[in-house]
Amino acid sequence: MPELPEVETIRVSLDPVLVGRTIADVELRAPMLRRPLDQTLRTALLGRRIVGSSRRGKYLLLALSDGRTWFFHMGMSGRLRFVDGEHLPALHEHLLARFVEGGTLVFHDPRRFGLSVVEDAAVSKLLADMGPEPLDEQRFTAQYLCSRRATTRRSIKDVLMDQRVVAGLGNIYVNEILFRAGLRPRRSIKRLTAADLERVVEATRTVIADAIEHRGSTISDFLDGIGRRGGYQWRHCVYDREGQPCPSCRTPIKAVIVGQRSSFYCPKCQR
DNA sequence: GTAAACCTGGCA
DNA sequence: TGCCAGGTTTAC
Repeated sequence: MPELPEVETIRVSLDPVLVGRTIADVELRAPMLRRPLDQTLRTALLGRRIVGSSRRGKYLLLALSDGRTWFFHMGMSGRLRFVDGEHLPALHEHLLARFVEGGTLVFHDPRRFGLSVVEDAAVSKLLADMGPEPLDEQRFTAQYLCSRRATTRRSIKDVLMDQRVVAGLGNIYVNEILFRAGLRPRRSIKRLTAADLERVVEATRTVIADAIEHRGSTISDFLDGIGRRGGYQWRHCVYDREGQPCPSCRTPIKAVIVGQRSSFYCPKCQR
């Protein structure tokens, strides 16, 4: 669910309802996700006002009135939602922040691979080491990808999934990007031409911008910050479509494993 | 590099 | 019953 377009969709939907609200109460219902949900977190949040929102890669960042930052990562199954009025906690709702002005921010995460933490050194380091945003036309370029390929013999899919190379891409979108670029996921980045890399960059921008515009992909359970489904799943060309016809040439889509993850491609359109 | 780990739910 | 899942980290 939560790759860059889904996290951005959550952010855009939450920003207008969260900014300006002050945290009155924090209810923690699990001892930890990827980081402890403890008294330190509660203390950091109580009495703070949310003054802004931003995103870096797959991380959602809420700016607090004391200058610190509240980080969220959705992992595989995390959902962040604002609920108006009274809210009684349900199964897998691990963190609830209630506001002075009313309403509750609810972090729901069945698989508990997510993260919610204030001003964490390890997270700051991850963000500092993160590659450019895919929509940053100055930094994410074919020349940049070319400069990264000298050091590695990895597949183009592995490289695009690496958050240190480019921020926010995951399994769904890398599959879709490589379809648009006409490249098989197992191709070694070393053997790609400058023209190939140009197509990868172009495809990345197109797919990510389009996915944000359609408010992300709802495969099974993604919802935005106010409970709406995304629409980009209807535009997937290859992801999870093994055996179905390629939208371009009707050849059946193939599935292979690359870097431990399911990968899908059209054997005719992608070389 | 690759495998296994974290955890739950859904589906064949 | 067993396998798979949008992610990341840790250990061979």
